[in-house]
Amino acid sequence: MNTQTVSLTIGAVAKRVGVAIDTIRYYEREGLLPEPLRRASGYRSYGEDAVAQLRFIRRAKDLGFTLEEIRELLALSADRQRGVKAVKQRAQKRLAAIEQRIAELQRVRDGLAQLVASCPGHGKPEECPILRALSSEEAPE
Amino acid sequence: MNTQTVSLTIGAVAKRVGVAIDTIRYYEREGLLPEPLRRASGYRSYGEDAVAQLRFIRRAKDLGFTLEEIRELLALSADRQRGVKAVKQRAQKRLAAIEQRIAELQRVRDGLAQLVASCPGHGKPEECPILRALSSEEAPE
DNA sequence: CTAGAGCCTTGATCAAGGTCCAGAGTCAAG
DNA sequence: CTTGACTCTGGACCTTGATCAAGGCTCTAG
Repeated sequence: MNTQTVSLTIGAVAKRVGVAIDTIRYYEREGLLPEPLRRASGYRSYGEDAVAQLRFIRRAKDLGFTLEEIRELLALSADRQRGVKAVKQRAQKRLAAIEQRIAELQRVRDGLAQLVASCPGHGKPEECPILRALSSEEAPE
Repeated sequence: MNTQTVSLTIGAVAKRVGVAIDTIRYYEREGLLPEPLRRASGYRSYGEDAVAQLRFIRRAKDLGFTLEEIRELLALSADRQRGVKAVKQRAQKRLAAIEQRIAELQRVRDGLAQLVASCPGHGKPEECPILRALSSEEAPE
């Protein structure tokens, strides 16, 4: 419903979604956006569906999907048979990856926090626990 | 104490620290490692201090410092006046950045987890909450 | 001495995700 | 009609952190 009732220039689309014009053309080249209709002048002409798809891409990117994964998601979302199942699986995979990344960062944070806490903030460089930990012989815990 | 008592080839250093030879030369070019002595043949000749500095770099990188930040840390660690104080400050900054990144990722995870939970895993694509959320008009919560 | 492993330099290439530029055509307001 | 903003294409360039290749020395064990 309501497809192509309006015709937006690339600049208008960019402004609506909050993305650079060059980025839209880049996504088109990369196959993330379909080739739009063209006016007689050669200007790209977009409808609301293109705006929605571009939003989809940005949202997914914000969720940490790579452009490659987004390409897949887009293909899946068009597959009426196995689409939903596969989409859910991708999302679960992504979720697991994010959780792993959080866990990693928490380890890093804990290590760094400990160093910061144990450093008095003055004195000789040789006695700074941060510098010592960084160059010590053994891997830090 | 104990400076330059041994002479290691670049390959030996690489093996000890667990880093590629090319990476060592790269760090040298980037000013993260000092230019080493050379044998008559032109071969780079490293002492234990270079090994320690290379370890420093790898540790710092594992803590999420960029090479640029590491360059700074190295400069600071050589500054006997304000070194320790500044090093601690950098570490605190890094810590704050990591914590912010963790918080961001947690928001993302929560959003994604909610979507995954609400998707039945089958049915029409138009009814899949994941796909709907990705292309909806408004920014998702 | 010779083979094979190691090292040298310079410069290209990679991945990801854009960003920018020149030069030319187009659109809309006044 | 003019002016300024917009868009077109093709291709170059950017960042980060490496990695690899080519062609040519050097080192060490046998």
